[in-house]
Amino acid sequence: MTIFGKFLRAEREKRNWTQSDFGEKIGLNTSAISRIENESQRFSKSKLKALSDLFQIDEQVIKDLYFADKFAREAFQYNCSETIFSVAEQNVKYIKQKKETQGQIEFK
Amino acid sequence: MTIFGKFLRAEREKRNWTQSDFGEKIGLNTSAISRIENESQRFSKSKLKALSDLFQIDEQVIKDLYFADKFAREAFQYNCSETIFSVAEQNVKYIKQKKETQGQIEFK
DNA sequence: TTACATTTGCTAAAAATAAGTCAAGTTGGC
DNA sequence: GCCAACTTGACTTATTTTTAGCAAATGTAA
Repeated sequence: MTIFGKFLRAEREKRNWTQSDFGEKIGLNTSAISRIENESQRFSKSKLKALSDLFQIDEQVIKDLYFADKFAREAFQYNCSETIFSVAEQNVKYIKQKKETQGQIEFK
Repeated sequence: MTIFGKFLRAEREKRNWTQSDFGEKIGLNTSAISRIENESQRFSKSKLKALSDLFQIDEQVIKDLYFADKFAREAFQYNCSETIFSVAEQNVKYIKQKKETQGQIEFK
């Protein structure tokens, strides 16, 4: 399951941790953990590294799950149309390519 | 061009407005407009409706451009992998479907 | 050079995020 | 029934990020 909260819950349960075990390790109380697992609160971006250390899961994987979830929620909340993610993908390509050609000397 | 700043600039120029003309209409000064057009500042979400009225462009279109841009920038900034948007798309589907089945009476 | 347009450095103000508190529930064993 | 684990509501507070105005700098065209 790629939903971030479900992912967290699954990983926590794999390790047989209660929410308060997990909360202690990551620095949150049980209300927060519960809300995060149930997707009514977001996990904090600044704790992603700590999470990847704690779970021993590659940070890129964690980050991708986190942002895919964030974007999905936002797109849903604001009723974006279905094309939005392919447009976003194009935009990333554009930005990357722009970044690359930047810094090159421009001749007029 | 689907990049939001470029889109704004193009629409403004179509109408032969200076940044300060546009700024006056939408409630921002030229600094803000400049930064928004150059993508070093984001257009404010709360002004999207006003923008759609001003440009006479369907709000859905404006919103989609806005969020596609936002997501792309964020994905780029945090170096998300390329798969992220298809995962996000799946997640939206999941959320929608979950929302639908919610509220239905559950029999055990 | 003058005038208008645009960009940028600095910064206060505003907004978004993050997370705690505390109380009042549920849920699922045993 | 009891207990521990979990959920949820209704806040409040703290922190971080972002916005956008001002003024100064730069660009640009006549």
